Amino acid sequence: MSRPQPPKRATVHDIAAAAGVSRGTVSRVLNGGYVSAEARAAIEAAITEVGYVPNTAARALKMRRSEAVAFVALEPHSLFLDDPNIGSIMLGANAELSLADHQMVSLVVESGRDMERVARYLSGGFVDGAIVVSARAHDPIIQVIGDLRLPAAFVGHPPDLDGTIPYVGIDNAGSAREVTTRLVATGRRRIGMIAAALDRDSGSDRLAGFRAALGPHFDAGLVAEVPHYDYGSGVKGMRLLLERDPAIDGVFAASDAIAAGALEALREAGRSVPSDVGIVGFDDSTWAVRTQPQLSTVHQPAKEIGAVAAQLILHQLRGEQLETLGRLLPTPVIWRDSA
Amino acid sequence: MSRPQPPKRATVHDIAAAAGVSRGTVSRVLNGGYVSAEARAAIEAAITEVGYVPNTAARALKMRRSEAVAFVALEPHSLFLDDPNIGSIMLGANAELSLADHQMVSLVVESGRDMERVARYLSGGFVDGAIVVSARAHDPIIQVIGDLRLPAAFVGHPPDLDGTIPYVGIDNAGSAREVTTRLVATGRRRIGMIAAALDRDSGSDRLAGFRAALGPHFDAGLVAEVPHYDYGSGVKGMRLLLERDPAIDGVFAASDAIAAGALEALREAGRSVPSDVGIVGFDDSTWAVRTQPQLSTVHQPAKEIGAVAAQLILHQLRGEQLETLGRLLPTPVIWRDSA
DNA sequence: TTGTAGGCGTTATCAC
DNA sequence: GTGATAACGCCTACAA
Repeated sequence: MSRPQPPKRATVHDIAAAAGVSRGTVSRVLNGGYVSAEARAAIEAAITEVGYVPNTAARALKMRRSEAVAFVALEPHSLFLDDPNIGSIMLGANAELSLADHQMVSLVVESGRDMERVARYLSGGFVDGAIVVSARAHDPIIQVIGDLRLPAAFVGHPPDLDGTIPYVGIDNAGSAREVTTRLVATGRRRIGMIAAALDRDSGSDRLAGFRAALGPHFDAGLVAEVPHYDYGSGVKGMRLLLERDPAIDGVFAASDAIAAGALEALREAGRSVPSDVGIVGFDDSTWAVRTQPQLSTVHQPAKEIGAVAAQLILHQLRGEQLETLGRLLPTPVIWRDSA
Repeated sequence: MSRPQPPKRATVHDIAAAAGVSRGTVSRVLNGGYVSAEARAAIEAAITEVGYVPNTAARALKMRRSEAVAFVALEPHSLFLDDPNIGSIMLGANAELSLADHQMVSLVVESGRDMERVARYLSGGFVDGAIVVSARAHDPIIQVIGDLRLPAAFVGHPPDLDGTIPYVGIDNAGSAREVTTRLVATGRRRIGMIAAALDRDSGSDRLAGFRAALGPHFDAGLVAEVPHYDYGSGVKGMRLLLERDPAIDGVFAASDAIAAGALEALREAGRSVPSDVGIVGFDDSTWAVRTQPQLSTVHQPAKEIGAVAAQLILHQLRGEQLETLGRLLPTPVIWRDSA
């Protein structure tokens, strides 16, 4: 009971026979090389005749190049739901790879089983490189990529990232500091933070930036830690903060989704924004312009991040030397109405 | 100036040499077959010694099976932003394929260039089947899949879908009719609809269901057509409806995101929900529980849809006969506060 | 139980 | 210009 084979498709061999030439000649018209007009005509006729489609997997085996690049999304469950960045990064990477005629293939890792299978896939010759998104500290993918010696690019840089793998991201600490400083400048006195995903560099760096901005005024009691960058975490985090200090008058939320959740919690508690409490977010995602009031936030150039990650891969594929291992993209502060 | 090759990796040939046996024997310990204990030990030692990783692409060429299934997302630009279904469908499909040890690879099609490249990829032997999501009427992918004879499954069924390709979805017309009927039952008299994506089966079927529910009371003037299932379209659609008939007191929005936008437009216009206007959405997405008031809507089992699509592919791969070409999943109406 | 040999579909290197 | 021929890394009869 063997599994059924797909319908047999015409091969180079077949069209060679049909056109009365050798396989070599067929290969030459397919790729480009010296071939007589009449041979070319006969071959092209045969190609459309039998409906030939090249087996790119066989070519990949021979060429040792698949012209495909993996986009590995780690634990996307919570991300696809609340983080519009992933989608934009993905589309940005795809657009860039598309320009270079490379196929982007997205792989999702949600379990240990997925991780193993993806590792096999990455090492199996199906792809020439991999973009890795949202790795955590000590993520097994780091080891896998390192062992494989596969051209790679990380979006963000987990603290234990092997010092040889290129990455692209933003200056999370710097921009967190900047937006917090701006919040301070509006005259707030008791400023808290809803910090998320502290096991990711983005999460811990944003907290570090917040702390740096406040300097001696930093109060660890006014930091609510939540697991994810999502709305629900924002609601819970804000409730916690209000409980800890009812007099709180400023909040830095680690993401726009969190800020949106915080807004909801503040509404519940009867506080108005920005008059009672000023709040700033992070990402400049669609959330930011849909809340009431609209969010002051940090713009994250998600599409460009994806594009740069793709370029990082393409550079390696071309064997070019990378000027710098890491690239940080600018993140303008967008000031709206919530603070 | 040829492009650099990846580092040469050990092959079956190499470990055969290292272990002092033939390639056949190595292949047998890799896959399972009769092999003596000592040979096995020597080979396994050699494998860990040189760090052998199998070239699955070569295996795919030989076996005519890659154990990979494509997940093709058409025009995902607007979708990833506002449609949480795509993500859930994707994860549902991945979970199911993962159980069968198949690798899901997502491909994004945003341009004609993408379409061509993806078509080559699908026909090139890299995947054994394809799940296609969010195809429009007359979408070129339909032709491509048909010509390829690749095991496939559509999520939704474009009207011109070849009568041989399996699909999975929901009864858009039926559930639209049901939720509209329920809205009518709350005593609304002037009921409009914000209809979206009429070139997709989901869009046109929801409109058809709405129309059927209203019967003779259907008023084409109270249907606002918008392009996408997104928030911005909801805002615009609702403004249009209010302009056409200020006395409107009920609205069926083609998606939760649209309903959320409509809520915003109603707030602008000073109408309160549900007292002045009752509104129902569709999807039961995260939007539904984040709006104020929470949305009455139709639950869409996105994860299950993905799982079924995956099963449809796996069945074909096993050569099993499908009992039915199309499968429709149940969509309970969830009644909350917006109507 | 193990080795040998042929081929999956493609491209590259030679002679002719 | 073109046709053999040899790989790419793997699996699987078949023979030993």
